[in-house]
Amino acid sequence: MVSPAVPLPFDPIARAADLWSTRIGDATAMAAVTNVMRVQQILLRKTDAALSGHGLTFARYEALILLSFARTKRLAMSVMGRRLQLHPTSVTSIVDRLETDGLVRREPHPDDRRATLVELTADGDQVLAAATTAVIGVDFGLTGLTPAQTTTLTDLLTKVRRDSGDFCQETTHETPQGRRNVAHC
Amino acid sequence: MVSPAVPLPFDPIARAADLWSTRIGDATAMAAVTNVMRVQQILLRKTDAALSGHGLTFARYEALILLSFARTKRLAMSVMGRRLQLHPTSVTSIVDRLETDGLVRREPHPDDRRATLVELTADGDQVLAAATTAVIGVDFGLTGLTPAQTTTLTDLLTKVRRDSGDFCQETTHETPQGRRNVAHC
DNA sequence: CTGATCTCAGTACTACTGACATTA
DNA sequence: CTAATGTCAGTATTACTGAGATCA
Repeated sequence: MVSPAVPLPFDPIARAADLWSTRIGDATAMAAVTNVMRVQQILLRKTDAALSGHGLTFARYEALILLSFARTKRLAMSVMGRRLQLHPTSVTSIVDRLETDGLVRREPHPDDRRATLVELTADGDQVLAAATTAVIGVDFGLTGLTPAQTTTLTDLLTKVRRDSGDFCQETTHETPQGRRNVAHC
Repeated sequence: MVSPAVPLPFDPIARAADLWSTRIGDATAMAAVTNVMRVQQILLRKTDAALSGHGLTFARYEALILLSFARTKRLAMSVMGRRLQLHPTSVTSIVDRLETDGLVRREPHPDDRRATLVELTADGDQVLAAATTAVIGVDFGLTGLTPAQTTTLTDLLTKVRRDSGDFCQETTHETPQGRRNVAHC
């Protein structure tokens, strides 16, 4: 068993932050980072539990979602890697597994013979729908926050990602041809 | 290389949330969970980069910190597992590695012959100090937030953990003997 | 030729299952 | 006897390095 029968009677992160601030210094960043690590572990555990019945992990589920959002239900491996922030070899591994399970299909890219397209299959579409129901059923594992607080959480984490270079700023400009989004990298 | 030469010109999570809300439904929880996953990946990458020069991972660093905070610089394996929310076999693995590197030492528990105490060595103490400098130097990888926003982030994530049963509520009661913290599980 | 795309082999790390010996 | 503590063997994932084939 992973979790003890009885949870700790105190917050271990808050206690560590207390000791940190008296012995080392400012514990603000340390406490936030440790919280992110721990909450990610909790959320991954819950989502994987909801998805395991469908033969999926959160990583593979994300890949399926990404494909289902594509207009033609297909994307190049390289695009998937960039969107999901995955290492090229991780994309290969995840697509391998999805293909073995018949949820996606590899096809040669018509224009670029270096590239490989990954296409969602009908089976993949069905499994994805069932998996989505399962994961929504447990609120993606996220409990304890109001919708407003959840949005605040998203905003704060988005700031961290933007400042970490995860993506560029996007600004809307007015041009004679209409609105245009310009990225500042 | 992991990260592309040029970051995406848009926020992939925000775009996925947009598509999700038009095709599936409320994307509030989905967006927050995906953000936690991605930020954790970013923070782990940055902290591990800062720690790798010292032969540590974030998990091993956390274990050393925990030991250094103990009054006698030693804790039972089981206590470490509960505090760090680690699987028993993960504790064994992490302590194995730390012991191989001479940063901790295993010792029999004086009172409970089933248990094993793990003690921080002088070497471990030195490595920990250097590693802490390194990890503080990069702000634990957390950038883009003001101290107040960082605190808000901690508060929100702490709510999630509390509601997920990660730890119990702690309430301070006044008793004839003074204040007493009581846990409600 | 340079650089992008994808795969393969191999390593490191962590989570988890199941089994097992020891001991409270 | 029941339950807790640690360890071991083995499996599954994902991240990453380095090399190499293919092709824009």
